[in-house]
Amino acid sequence: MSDTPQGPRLLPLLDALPPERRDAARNRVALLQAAERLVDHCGVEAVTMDAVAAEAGVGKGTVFRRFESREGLMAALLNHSETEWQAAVMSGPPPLGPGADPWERLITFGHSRLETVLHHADLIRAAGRAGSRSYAAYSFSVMHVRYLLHDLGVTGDLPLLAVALLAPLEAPILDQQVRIEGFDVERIHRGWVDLARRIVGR
Amino acid sequence: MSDTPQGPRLLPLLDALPPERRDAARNRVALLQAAERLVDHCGVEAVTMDAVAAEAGVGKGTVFRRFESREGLMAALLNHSETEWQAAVMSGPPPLGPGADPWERLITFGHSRLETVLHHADLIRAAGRAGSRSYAAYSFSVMHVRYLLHDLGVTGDLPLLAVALLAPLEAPILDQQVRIEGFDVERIHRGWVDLARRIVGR
DNA sequence: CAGCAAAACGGACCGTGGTCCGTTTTGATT
DNA sequence: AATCAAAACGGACCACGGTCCGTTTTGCTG
Repeated sequence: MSDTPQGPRLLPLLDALPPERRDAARNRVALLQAAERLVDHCGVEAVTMDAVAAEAGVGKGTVFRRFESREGLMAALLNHSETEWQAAVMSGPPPLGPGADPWERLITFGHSRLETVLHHADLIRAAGRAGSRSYAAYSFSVMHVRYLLHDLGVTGDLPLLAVALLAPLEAPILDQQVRIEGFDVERIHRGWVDLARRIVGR
Repeated sequence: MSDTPQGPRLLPLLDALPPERRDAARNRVALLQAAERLVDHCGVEAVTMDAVAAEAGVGKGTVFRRFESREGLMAALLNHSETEWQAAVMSGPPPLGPGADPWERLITFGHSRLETVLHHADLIRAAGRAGSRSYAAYSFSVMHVRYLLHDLGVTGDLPLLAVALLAPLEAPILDQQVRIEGFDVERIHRGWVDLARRIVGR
């Protein structure tokens, strides 16, 4: 909710680009708050661009200028929770955060990601390409898993192996398995651990 | 292009539900042909419901009655090529079709799937949920891989392992890797073979 | 062939995402 | 304080997906 226009920047590193005008900043937070209010009041479906504009008391054009598109707005919304999660992974308590051994961290990571994705499934879907992919969550996760695999002494094309581990946790696949085929979440998690075991080579 | 209203039915098995009226059938093929013409003439983007209706010389309502939605129409379009591919896998020449040993079939399958998905990337994307998932391609692929894994003597939760093998070949992931991160297709394939090796345990 | 009910047709109509451009706000400069 | 250019604003406007309902076609039945 306090993102800068350029998205989450964990190390601010004094931006070179011109700052935001005050009205622009004011409207950004008004819009995000309005959108959030709409989301957990009427569901993601109800978050219509006109509705958000009205709820925030601004013109429709403003919404698009700030967030590019509906997907962009959804991505911004997603970013809020994603950033918290990211912080938990990078600097929270073990075994998700640093401190535990890499294998335990990996398993915990998988479980946590699974839950998070399922929890935000509809928001992720609404965010489309602007969401998990091309942005925060995705590249961060790849980086993190890649790092854990390295720590575990895995050899091979690490970026690709990381993606292989992450792909079955993507929203569309999970959606299909849980909502349509009715798989138990617990079973999916066990399956993922098995996959990790095979990839890591234990 | 010659799909029945219920989609591809490889064994016709004398449908119990009432047949299609002649005008309906005529319009279905007219619409599919019109859509196909538009696709490879102006690209998927240009396939607007109004445009298809106009091109086929029917009313817009008819398009929706036949295909439910734009995604449904795209899925129907996809189905054409998917069905051919499916046939090649099930009864074409080895090593993709039956005859080769399971490992070789699996590798060939991966390669073929990779190419196919990339080739139809935009159509798949336009088909959304109605496309690969919940339909022909997806469940067929899972089934096939599951079967090959079984043949290879792999033990464990086979449906889940099959999904793990298929997930990295899904369109959004491939799109990201190839179009955005600029990975070489050859590299992705090598990575997939490595993944298969680890899962199968060679 | 006439009559009829069911099914299909077609296009007017609506909501929503997205664009455009004339008007207003902001903040730097004198 | 007065001025001004850059940036932001807002809402009219457009295109496209999707629905609805009065009209037409189909193919049965007598």
